[in-house]
Amino acid sequence: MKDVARMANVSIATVSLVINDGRVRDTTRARVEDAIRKLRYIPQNHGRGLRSGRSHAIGLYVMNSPDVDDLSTEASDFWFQLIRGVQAVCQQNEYYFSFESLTWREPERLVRRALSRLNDGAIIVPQYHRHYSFLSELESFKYPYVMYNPCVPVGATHSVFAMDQQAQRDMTAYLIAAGRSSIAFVAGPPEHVDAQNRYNGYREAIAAARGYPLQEQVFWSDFTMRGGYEAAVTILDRGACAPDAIACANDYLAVGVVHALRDRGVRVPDDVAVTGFGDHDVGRSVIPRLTTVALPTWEIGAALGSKLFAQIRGVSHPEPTRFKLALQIHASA
Amino acid sequence: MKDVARMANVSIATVSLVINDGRVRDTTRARVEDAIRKLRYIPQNHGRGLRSGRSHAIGLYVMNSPDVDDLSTEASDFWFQLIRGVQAVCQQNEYYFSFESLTWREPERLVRRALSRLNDGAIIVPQYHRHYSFLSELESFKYPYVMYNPCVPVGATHSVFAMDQQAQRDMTAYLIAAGRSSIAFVAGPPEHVDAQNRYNGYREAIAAARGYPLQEQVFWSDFTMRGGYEAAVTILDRGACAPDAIACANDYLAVGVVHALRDRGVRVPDDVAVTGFGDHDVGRSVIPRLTTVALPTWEIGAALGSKLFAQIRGVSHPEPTRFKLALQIHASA
DNA sequence: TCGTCGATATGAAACGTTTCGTTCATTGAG
DNA sequence: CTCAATGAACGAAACGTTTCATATCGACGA
Repeated sequence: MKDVARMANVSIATVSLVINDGRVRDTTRARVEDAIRKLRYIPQNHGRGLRSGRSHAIGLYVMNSPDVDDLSTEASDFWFQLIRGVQAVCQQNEYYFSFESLTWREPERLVRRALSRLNDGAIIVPQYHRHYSFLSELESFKYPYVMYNPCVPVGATHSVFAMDQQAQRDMTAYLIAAGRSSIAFVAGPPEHVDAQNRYNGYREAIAAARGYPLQEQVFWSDFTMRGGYEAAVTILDRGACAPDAIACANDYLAVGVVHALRDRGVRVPDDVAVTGFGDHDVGRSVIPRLTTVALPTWEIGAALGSKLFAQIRGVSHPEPTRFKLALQIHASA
Repeated sequence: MKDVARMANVSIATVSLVINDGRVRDTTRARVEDAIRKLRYIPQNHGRGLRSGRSHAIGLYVMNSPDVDDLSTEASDFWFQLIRGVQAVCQQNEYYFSFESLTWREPERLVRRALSRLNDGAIIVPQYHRHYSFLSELESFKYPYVMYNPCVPVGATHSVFAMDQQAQRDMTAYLIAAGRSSIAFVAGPPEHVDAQNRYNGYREAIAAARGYPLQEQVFWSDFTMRGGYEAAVTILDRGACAPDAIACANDYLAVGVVHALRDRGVRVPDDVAVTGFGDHDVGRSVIPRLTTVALPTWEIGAALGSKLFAQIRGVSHPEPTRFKLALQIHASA
């Protein structure tokens, strides 16, 4: 920077003004920009950050399972699209992006990142129902953050919701309307936030179906194909009162279910209808193609990003953003 | 930091020593650590970086298609696992991780990141055959970087290879050995690095099969299910000399092919064998389950990370790391 | 002509660390 | 008792920016 200043015959303060769109005479600006180009000068991140207190970076933090940082490998679709959505917004704002997955045992890592000014704000994706005490810490020093599907009221004013519950209710209602009279539900991990919401949606629909002799049949599983396969085997082996529809809490479970049914000679959807959730690639490759719920993951990421930037800029977005999810009806149900 | 020093009755220099494991008397260290804890002191990233010249962060850069930053949405599996692998190594080394996808038109973005000391090194994943002039720029100021499947000799001493070519050769040879006598190949985008390698593997195997009346039948496509579907339709519509095997450059193509064949009443694998590449979830959900090549994506990411850290630390790893890829034989071939 | 104002440019003081060279105290050998 | 050597702590100078208060200059109205 000193070199640039010397070459352009100005002070370093002026160089700084040129870089940051300050008020500079056109001829001077041209001279400085010339020098910058000639010397291939690029501002040093750390000097800038030290002085201005801003890092021009945000982080996406996944609060993972309580013990291990495992981020179910069968959810690449979701995570990657989410990342891409956030990234797109970062690019627009000339912000830098980073991604980290944390165990619930170490939320202080997030606090450390914040306190060390590694980034100017955080997008937090909680995965399991746990205590959120670290949030109040963040708030205590006014750190900008945004949450996806938060399961606590805290910070709810800066959050983005996908309406999983309503979508699963709609899907179940759709099965009922299609004449299915015994609908089982293969649920995700019990403490998982989204799994909870979808389960609640299923329950609501069953409860609301007055006049039908429906009852809940819930099988807790783990969001994997293998889990779905095993759940379906369990359901079939029960013998009595076999369901004529199986709703699943995500697409992977549903694909596993379809395979199990096929292996047992049960026809889909003639004997049993199957539905998934998420509209991931995996459901598009199964035959019959999976009826599912479209999750606009990229858009969710973008919404999270925009909301965070608004907050960083001091503009408040009081209302939480809600995404209504649409059913994707295909051959499997 | 000043506060910590005051509370512990030492100079800030001593506090710094404590933080960086310098030589400090045990009693002093204890006093300082106490103060740090009491004041909840956390070192400021920018101050540290400014003085030391290190950012304690690395970046993963994907050099994308020439025009748009589209990162084929049907490759989440690959990208996300790669990211996770790199991340794991970063965590071990207490380094921060970030991910960015660049258009080929803007490699200077990567150079900017490097020059601005935003991170201490880069993992570069080239996707298309293009000029690599920016690499020499990086080298000119000794910036540590590592490449995955580089398609130029430059910097080859710091690279990780997946042996795509050999794997596709093996797979094709396997089909020949299984008695298939007319083997078509659905290739990926013509300029795509991995697509090239796999195509070359196919060619080699065909050429090496002396004594068999084999000839190349190549159909260029785009790595998507839809592309695979359309390629298969083209192949079937050609009428004469229908192949009895279709090898595909990735799993998505293969799934598309399987669907097209099924729609036309062609049996897999009885009439036509189908193989994929990558061992992604999508191939596990199709029936019959896809014969494919396992790509140890997580491990590749980890290898890239380790290699980069070695370089950052000044330890040189002269030999490129090579991953041999194993065939996963299943029902589809 | 004088005083004021606006537009530009500048000097210097931060920002929070690390690190180099130095000081001070303690110990052990001669 | 002296001197050298070792270990522990310190003071101060960087690192590369931004920003605030100030200085310069020309133009303009009174």
